[in-house]
Amino acid sequence: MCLFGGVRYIDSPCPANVWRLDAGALPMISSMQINGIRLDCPFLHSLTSRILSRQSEIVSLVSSHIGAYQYSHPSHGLTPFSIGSRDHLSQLLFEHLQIQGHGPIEKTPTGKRYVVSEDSLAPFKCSHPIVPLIIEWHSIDKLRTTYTEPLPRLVDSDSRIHTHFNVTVAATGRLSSSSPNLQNIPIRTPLGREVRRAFIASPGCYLVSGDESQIEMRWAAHGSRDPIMIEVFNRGEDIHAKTACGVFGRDYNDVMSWDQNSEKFKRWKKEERAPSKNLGFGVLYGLTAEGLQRNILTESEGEIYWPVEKCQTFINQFFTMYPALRELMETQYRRARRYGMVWDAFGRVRLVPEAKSCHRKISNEGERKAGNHYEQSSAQGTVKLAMAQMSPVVEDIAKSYKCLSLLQIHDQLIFDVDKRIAEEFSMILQGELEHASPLVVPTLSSRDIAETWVDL
DNA sequence: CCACGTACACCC
DNA sequence: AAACGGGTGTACGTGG
Repeated sequence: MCLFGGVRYIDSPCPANVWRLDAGALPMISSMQINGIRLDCPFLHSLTSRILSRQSEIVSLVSSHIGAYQYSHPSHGLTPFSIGSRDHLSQLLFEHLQIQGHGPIEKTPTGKRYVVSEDSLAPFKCSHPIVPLIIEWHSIDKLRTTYTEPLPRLVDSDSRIHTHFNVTVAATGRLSSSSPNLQNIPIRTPLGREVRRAFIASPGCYLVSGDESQIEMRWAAHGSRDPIMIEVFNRGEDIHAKTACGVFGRDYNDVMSWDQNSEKFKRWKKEERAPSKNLGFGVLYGLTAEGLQRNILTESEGEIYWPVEKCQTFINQFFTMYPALRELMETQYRRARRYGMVWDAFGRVRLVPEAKSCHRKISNEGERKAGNHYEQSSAQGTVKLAMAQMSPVVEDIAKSYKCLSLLQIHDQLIFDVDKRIAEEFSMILQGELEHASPLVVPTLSSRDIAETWVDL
């Protein structure tokens, strides 16, 4: 079976095939770097101002609570308290104020001080009024110093911002983006998401995006030929909902018949589907029972405690449900131990020499890297094929309309397209994403059209 | 002043 | 006993 540019599926290391695959995507990668994406700088400046005034407000609130407290430096004596310093926070909260909460007080791996990350402080939110303020200060400080302040400084004379896509950095063949990194623009929190409002289409254009849906899971289904996974995707069912039903003993069709707006359904989604979704990702990443426990603990802000045994059972049930997936992963572990390498569906090799180590900790690390390579690397292959297919389409449309390739964010492609042709373009894009590399299951993708990135 | 490691936070 | 895959950027602290 031959795909675009002579690329084929091959279950053995094949650098020549990978070379063809990567070469096909390069023209579009190059265009993306040259084109750049238009940035609304005044908007980012206003975000910066909002953040700065809230930060100074928080600093005065905190000072009013801690009075004359000063940080006691190990060698420099008393120094003014700085809210940005983790050392200062550790001493203030856990030594000076000695706050207590319903969670453990952890030390950093080096044992130098207590952990003051947002995750670790969450169980102490109610212990002292300054704790939530400190968490808020740090979260908005991140947005300001990483996004709202630096980005406007990097635009060209057309107000466009150009990233570098590195093609030889990620071991799985993914692209990485730097100077600036446009693959980690915030989306999770409402304020963070606002940063996306600054990425806008050219005049007379829309941003058009195409998104591979569940592409790593579909590759897992393809590579393992797991009958249940294949059935789920063939029927167009929700894989995470299906997992939840299998693990918690419910009937899929029964759950799906519930009113989606009912409290019952929302509770099921939160308590059973969400953990199952985490489980699905986690399993692909070589999840351990302890890792899952930690994940659930932090995600519930210390409210839900699952014993390790329960987590292990939860993981085992996942593999009981999808037995062929376990076999695929064990094949990868075996290859990693035996050959010190694994490969994806296109023959892209990932070296994991540490998997051969006789130290369990080291070899487990190697196996975890190996375990995810097939899915992540093959998924990236799919997107690169779609980029290769789209290149001439973009070139052709660009003869009559404005049409620019902008960004690749792992399973998503973003373009800047004349409004008159955006709808048609998005249909073509969706088609290419869905048919660039056919699997034993359908490869669905979504498409979207909007004025700004936040609305995509 | 610079270089580096650590801790943390953001993304898929 | 046990840190779940792949990335980049920032601030802080230390040491040259």
